This record gives sequence, structure tokens and C-alpha cells, in this order.
Amino acid sequence: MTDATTTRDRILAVATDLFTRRGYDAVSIRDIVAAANVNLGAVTYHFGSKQALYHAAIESITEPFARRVAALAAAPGTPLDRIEAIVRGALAHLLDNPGPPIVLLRELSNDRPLPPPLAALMRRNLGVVSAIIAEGQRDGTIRQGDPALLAVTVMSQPFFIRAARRVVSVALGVDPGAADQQTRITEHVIESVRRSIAYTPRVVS
Amino acid sequence: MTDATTTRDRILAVATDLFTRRGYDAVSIRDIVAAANVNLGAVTYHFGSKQALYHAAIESITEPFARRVAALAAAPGTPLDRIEAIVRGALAHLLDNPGPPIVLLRELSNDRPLPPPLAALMRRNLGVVSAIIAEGQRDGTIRQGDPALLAVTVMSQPFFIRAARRVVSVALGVDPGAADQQTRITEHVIESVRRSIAYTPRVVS
DNA sequence: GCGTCAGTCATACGTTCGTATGATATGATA
DNA sequence: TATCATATCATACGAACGTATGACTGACGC
Repeated sequence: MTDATTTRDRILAVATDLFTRRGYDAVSIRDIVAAANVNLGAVTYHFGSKQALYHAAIESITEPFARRVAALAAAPGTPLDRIEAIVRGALAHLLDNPGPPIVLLRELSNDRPLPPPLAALMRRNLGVVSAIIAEGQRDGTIRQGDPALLAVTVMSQPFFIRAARRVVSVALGVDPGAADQQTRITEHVIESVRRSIAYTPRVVS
Repeated sequence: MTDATTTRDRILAVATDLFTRRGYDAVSIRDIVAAANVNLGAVTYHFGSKQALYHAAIESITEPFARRVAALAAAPGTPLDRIEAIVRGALAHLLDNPGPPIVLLRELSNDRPLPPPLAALMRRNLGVVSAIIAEGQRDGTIRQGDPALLAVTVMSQPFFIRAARRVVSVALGVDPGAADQQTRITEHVIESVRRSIAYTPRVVS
């Protein structure tokens, strides 16, 4: 079962899974090579070090996500619609691939420098979203405010909802992984995001 | 300088700081006792184990935060005003005490069971907020929707903004620790939260 | 004065860690 | 067939880990 790919690929796949679920420090090279059924020396040989493997794992997680967001941002539509499409797409992606939010939040919560692939992901996504927001502000469909801060508010929702799945689970008292729950959560997030950034003549006093 | 308190208290203070900044696995008992200027055996003696010390550290972080939120929730005012006061108070607290969001997000991002004091914090805060939201829904000032999900949306904002300080810093291109930035960020969060939960006759199409 | 006992201390135990080393196997090229 | 780079393998190394142990210290009640 583990022999379908090359040693290098198997290591990367296993490492991505373990690092995501447990974090860098809680995963040893020996854990990885055991799960991948390869020799202890293979990680050093193929990646150079544990840290280099970690960065490669992050890269393999963040790249598809950033590509998807970029594609949605480039689609036609009004700024608000494109934001909604991005949030919807991001949430869908993250519900299937919990890697990015989990790793990002974990890395944001310690003092070590942000791994380069993660910093790149942030810059790409926030840049894309805040450009759309600025566009919406110019045509009057999005409320005033710092586009960068608004972008953080927008993108934080899918990230937080997914990373804090266990919070949501406690809050709802049900399993948030069920399909109908996912739909409910998605619609809730979309509605909240739209409300928090759309232009409205007046907010209820 | 480190002799002002008892050995036990010094260990707890140092451990809280280190665990918060680096995470459980990245901090060794030897790190802690060195920083606290106490003997290696002191942690085992006073707390029993590294894990027990970790839980004590979490407790010391979350307790004041939960107390503050509970106090704000019990103050008089309309539901929306109390929500705003809670968000404002939570943000102020978290800007000075980054412990709770950092540790919470880190713990949410791995497979291990949530440490009991953290689970308790979540339940207390989300319970308090969703009760206020339900009250606001009954008197028509807060929009319809699952109170628990709305509570997550509300409380996620101060947590995320604080935990993702480095995201905000990248997004804004400035140091978010500066006082004027903090004010800007606070007002932004308040506005976003109010918009996302307040009842409005109609959202802009 | 003298046990008693909570607290502190140096040190040791067994384990696991990341990485290094050198031998062996494999497969394409000549 | 001989050569040679690539890959895999079993081990070894020194360091750091959490925890255990037993000796020492000093204040207190008797």
C-alpha cells in the first residue's frame, strides 16, 4: 500500500499528515520513517534535515490553496460576488484540507519566525483579497475602511471556523463534519462576511 | 529579581510565559527551572509532572479572562451594547495578555485532547455570549441565526485578531502593537462584529 | 535538645532525539 | 562485464529529555 510511489514522495505525504496533526516538535523523524516504511536515513538523504522536510510539507499544503484562491479572485463578477466566491471556495477547500489553517495558526502562536512558505501564502491571499476590496470601495459597493484590515476580517473567517472546528463542535453540540452542518456553517460565514464588509447606508443604531 | 516569590510561584510564572510563547513540546523542564532559578527536581516536587504544570499554567491564564468576560456580560445594557462591551473588553484583555488566544489556537490545532481548563474557558465564554445573543433575538435587535454560531463569529474576532497579530502586521505593513494601531484595530473589530450580528431590515443586495 | 517534615539539592536512570557514517544494493552507461 | 552515481540500509554517536532517588537543610513543636 505504501509502495505506490517513490520513497521521497511517501516521506513527504506522511510528514505532511503527521506535522499537520501534531505539530513539528511532537513528530520525530523516526515516527515519519516508520509510518512511511522507509529507512531512518532517508529523510536526511532526500531532504537534508527535519526542518527542510517540514518546510517542504508546508509548501505542499499551501500551494494548492493559494492557487485556488487566486483563480477565484480572477473570475469575473462584482467585487462582493468575487469575495463571496473566494470565501466559499476557501471554506470548501479548507473543510477538505485542514492543513493550511491548522499549520498557520500553530505557527502564528509561537515565537519562531514564520516558515517562508507560510508567509508567502499569507501575502498572496491577503493581497488578492484587499485588491478586490479596494475595487469595491471605489465603486461604492464595499464599505470604507482599511482594505488590509477588511481583508484580514474576511479571510480569518474560513480559517478560524476550520481551525476551531472543535470550538464550533462544542458551541453547536453536534459534529460539525456532517454534510448538513457544513452547509449551515458555510452559509453562516458567507452571511457574516457579506454583512461585515458590504456598504450599507446606515448600520442599525 | 526572581526571589520575590515562592519557588512554586516562580515556576508557574516562568512556565506560563515559556509555554505560551513556544508551546508545550518546545519547552523542557530544564528550560523552566533554569529561567526560574530553581532546582531541577522542583517541578516534579511542586506540580507532579510537566503536564500537570502545563495545565496549571493554562488555568492561570484563562481564569482572569473568563472572569472579565463574565463580569462584562452581567453589566446592564441592551444585548448589542453588552456584546460590544464584551468584545471591547476581550480585545483589551487579549492585547495585554496574549496567552489565551495563543494557547487556545495552538491546542485546537493538534489531535490531542483539549486541556480541561481550555475546554472550560470556551464553554463559559461561548455560553455567556450566546445567551445574550438569544436575548437580542427575542427583542428583535439581533438578527436571526443559530446563537451558538453567532457567538463563535463574535468571539473569534478578538481571538483571531490577537493570535494572528503577525498576519495583521503583514497586512498593515506596520507594527500592530503601537497604541494608535490598537485603537484602529479595536474600532474595526467592533464595527465588523456589530454589522455581522445586528438586525438590519435588509442587507445590501 | 531533638525528632519531624516540607523543601531543596546534586546526581543518576533509561529513553528518545536528530544526524552521521560506512557498507551494500541497484541500474544505467560504456 | 566493468564503472559509477544514486539510493537504501543497519548502526552508532552525543545530546537532551522526563522522572526518580536519596542526601541535606532549616524551622517548628515538644
